[in-house]
Amino acid sequence: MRFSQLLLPTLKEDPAEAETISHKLLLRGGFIRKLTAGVYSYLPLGLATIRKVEQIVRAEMSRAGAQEVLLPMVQPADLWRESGRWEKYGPELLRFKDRHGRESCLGPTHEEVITDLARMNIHSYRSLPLNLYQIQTKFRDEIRPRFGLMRGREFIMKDGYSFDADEAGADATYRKMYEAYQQIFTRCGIAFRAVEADTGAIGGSFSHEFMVLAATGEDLVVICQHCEYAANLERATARPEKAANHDTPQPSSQVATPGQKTVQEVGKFLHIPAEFLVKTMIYLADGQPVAVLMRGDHEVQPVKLRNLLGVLEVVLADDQEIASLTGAPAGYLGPVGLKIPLVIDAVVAQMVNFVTGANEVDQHLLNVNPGRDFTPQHQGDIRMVNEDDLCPHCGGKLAITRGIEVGHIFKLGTEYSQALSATFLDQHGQKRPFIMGCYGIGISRTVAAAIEQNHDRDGMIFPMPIAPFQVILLSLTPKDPKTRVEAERLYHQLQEHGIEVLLDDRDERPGSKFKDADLVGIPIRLMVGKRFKNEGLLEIRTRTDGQVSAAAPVAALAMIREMVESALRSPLKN
RNA sequence: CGGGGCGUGGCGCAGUCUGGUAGCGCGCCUGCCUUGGGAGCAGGAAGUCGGAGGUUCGAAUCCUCUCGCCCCGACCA
Repeated sequence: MRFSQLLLPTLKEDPAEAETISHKLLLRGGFIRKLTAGVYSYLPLGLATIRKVEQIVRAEMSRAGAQEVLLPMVQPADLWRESGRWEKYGPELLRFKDRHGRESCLGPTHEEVITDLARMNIHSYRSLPLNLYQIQTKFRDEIRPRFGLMRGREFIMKDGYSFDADEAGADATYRKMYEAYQQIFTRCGIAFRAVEADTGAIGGSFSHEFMVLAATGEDLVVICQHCEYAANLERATARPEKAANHDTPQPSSQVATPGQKTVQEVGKFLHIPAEFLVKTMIYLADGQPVAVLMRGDHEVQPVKLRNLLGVLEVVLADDQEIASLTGAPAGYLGPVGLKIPLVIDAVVAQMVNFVTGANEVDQHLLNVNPGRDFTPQHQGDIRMVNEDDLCPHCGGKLAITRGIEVGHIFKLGTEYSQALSATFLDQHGQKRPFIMGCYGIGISRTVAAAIEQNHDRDGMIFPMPIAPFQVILLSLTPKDPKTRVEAERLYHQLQEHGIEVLLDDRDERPGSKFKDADLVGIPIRLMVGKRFKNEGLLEIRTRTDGQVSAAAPVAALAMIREMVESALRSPLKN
């Protein structure tokens, strides 16, 4: 491609609308342009990068045995009613009516459509397993789209769905996908971590998020500094700090704590450390009140609470609701005598003789004990891990870091196949629902994440495998016939060798060409200029480290071929 | 949805408080000149000041409504 003919509107200044690095650079580099909030056009360089990621995904999905399809974006409401998600999905699902008044939606994801496809066409265990994927534009009406390609409303996603006849097969498919994802992100040249997103109840871990570690990430990730353990903060667990307290339960008593409301205030007032206090919080779980007991210095992890209770939504009650449910204001709540269901964190269940509110203004209770003074209805790990906690696997130190979720794999089980009656006949002629899995990759987000991770003051720095071009060839003195002809010759020769090259043939001064070349992050810069005119030498500069080497044309070509090939060589086994 | 901010040539901004001929830098076009890190000179095109209504002799500026965009938040007793 010739720069002079390419739609590549680079900007000298940061656009006012962009805050994060990838957003600024994508706009400045002429990769994308915004149409409206969270909706972008991909210009040639942006699309080239997207395509690179897509091709890696296609190759690895194909190698893992998945087949590509393309599913409809417009979907009928009835299908979503069947799965129950027409009601559950919320305002993120963009709904509309067509000219006949039929209710429809834009697909934010495709479980319903794919399950329908399977139930209509797969009837026998002999057709299983089946693994299908597509690369498609999705629409989710996000509350707050932001950061350019990082969280758009419209975005490009690879989503895959698998159908297996039995659990063992489904687990094997899951493992295959896990490995394919490792391979994909490794090949994209970005540093990532596979993170447990769902452990626990069933035993194994059946959901992983693939996170690009970057300071601008929207998710918090807990990683162990010694072993491979990594988990989303929503799911992360910690090793219990110490053995249960074996003190003998003491008789409970009430104590006046005038004006002392927070854990800190009460602890200070009574000279008792926060870890001997238990705070009581009133939540509405799908509208039903529950009281949640948490150690004073711990915090509730709402997702864990939601899962423990098996509800869709938990919200904190407001002051008025608290008063009417407990008869006491926030700050003086406790489990003793409460009429609403009690949820107790696993840590609190082990505690003896702790302090709680008395459900009376300016009063707290000492030496409260579970079982004796109150009986919890629910018990489980509902606390948020913090940085002082220890790894549940190896006891190493945990760290909390930010990550960008670029992939997510999930074992669905029979949730959708049952809802939609998607069944097959097994060896014994028995009707059984498909065991499903789903596997997503945010293609456009992966590009943003790669930039967040790889950039410097001058612009983007693309890893070779996803760079829009492999080489940018600068014709620095285009008015000089000798260099111009050589630039043309190199341009064609590189192309003949299968190298993706962008020729900057513009009538611009060298400085502008250098700036643009740096900005768009093409890994190798080949320069033909005065040095060629005088000494017959070309210069090669690598974007990563700025190293410059000079060589005669033949040697330069060989060098470039070697650089490109070695950068593309798969770092993993084949 | 709550809070904050911003809409002025393609881009980045000043002008708004205190109403009186719409400005600057970059970019764009023409010519000259220049060519190794976003050159210089000369000339030029380009703006319904987001939109509607109002106040006024007069509105980018004041008032009302409205649309769009950006940021923060949407949990800790």
